Amino acid sequence: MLSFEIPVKPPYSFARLLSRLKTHPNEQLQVDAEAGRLRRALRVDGKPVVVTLQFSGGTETPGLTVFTDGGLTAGQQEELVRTVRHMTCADVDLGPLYELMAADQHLRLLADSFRGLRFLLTPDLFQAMVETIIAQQLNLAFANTLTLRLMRFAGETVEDREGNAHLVFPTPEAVARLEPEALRPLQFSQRKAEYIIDFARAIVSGRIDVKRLPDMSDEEVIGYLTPLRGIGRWTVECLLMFGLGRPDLLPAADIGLRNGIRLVYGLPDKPDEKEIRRLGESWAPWRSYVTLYLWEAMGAARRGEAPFGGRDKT
DNA sequence: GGCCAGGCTAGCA
DNA sequence: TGCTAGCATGGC
Repeated sequence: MLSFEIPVKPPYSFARLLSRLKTHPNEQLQVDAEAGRLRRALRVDGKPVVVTLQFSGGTETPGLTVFTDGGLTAGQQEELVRTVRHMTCADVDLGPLYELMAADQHLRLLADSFRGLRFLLTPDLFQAMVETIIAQQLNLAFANTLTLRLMRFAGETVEDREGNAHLVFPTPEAVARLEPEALRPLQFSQRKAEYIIDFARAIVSGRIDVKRLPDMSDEEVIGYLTPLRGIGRWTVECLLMFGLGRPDLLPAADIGLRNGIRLVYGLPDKPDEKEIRRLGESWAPWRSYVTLYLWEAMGAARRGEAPFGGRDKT
């Protein structure tokens, strides 16, 4: 057993993260809300490892203890620390975000309600991309079902010390070996199956190198990936947000964001892409986080929570 | 039963 | 460059 401490820049709200996970179920995550614990399998240097994150220290002095099984080299341990810090956005200073949100009466309400909420990133960029392709144009519940089916079909499992099995997302190699027809019984559309398998094959063939992405600018990543069939701007924006943790993306075409803005600003109709880009100019360089909070306003409304719990859910 | 989903492509003007 | 039909199926 190996454990180490990670400092987290306050505010970090584990409770808010758990609320979000209620409307964004993730079969890879095992949550113990009472203990403030999160467990999942992830790959370190390609090797599946079960990691437990224990949150502590309260809202204003948050800390994070990471437990994992032994058997990691020093280099792998270092990579694991980096991965967990990145995944939890532990080093992000939200102060400037809240200053910015306080200047807008609608956003101020969200900043107060969701204080300490951060992204929980998907460290496997192949997984982040495939999950996003799956989510194109589908409701989140069904998208989640499809992702789970793909993991069971092509992924693997790893056991923790207590013998519980954890799903690990399939590798590009495993997906590249599939044919689209194999995913049809899982209720993937023909085209969605092709997009996902094509992307996996692009990685395996070396045409796409995801290891290069962290060193690219947002626009460079968009230019690098959107030529691939089935991958549009929205999809890469989501990859940049949920996979790479980039703070200033505005997925202006996103239906959830459009609904969130309508809800929070009390608009009669969903704003179009142009209006959103104009509105979002004042959110730079934190547009990803404002987007997260606007999405979360929708999530809170669906769950019947404040600040929008009592209102029309459309 | 109909409209909506955290879109994208291809075809057309 | 800009518009639109078609995709494909669950959720509500």
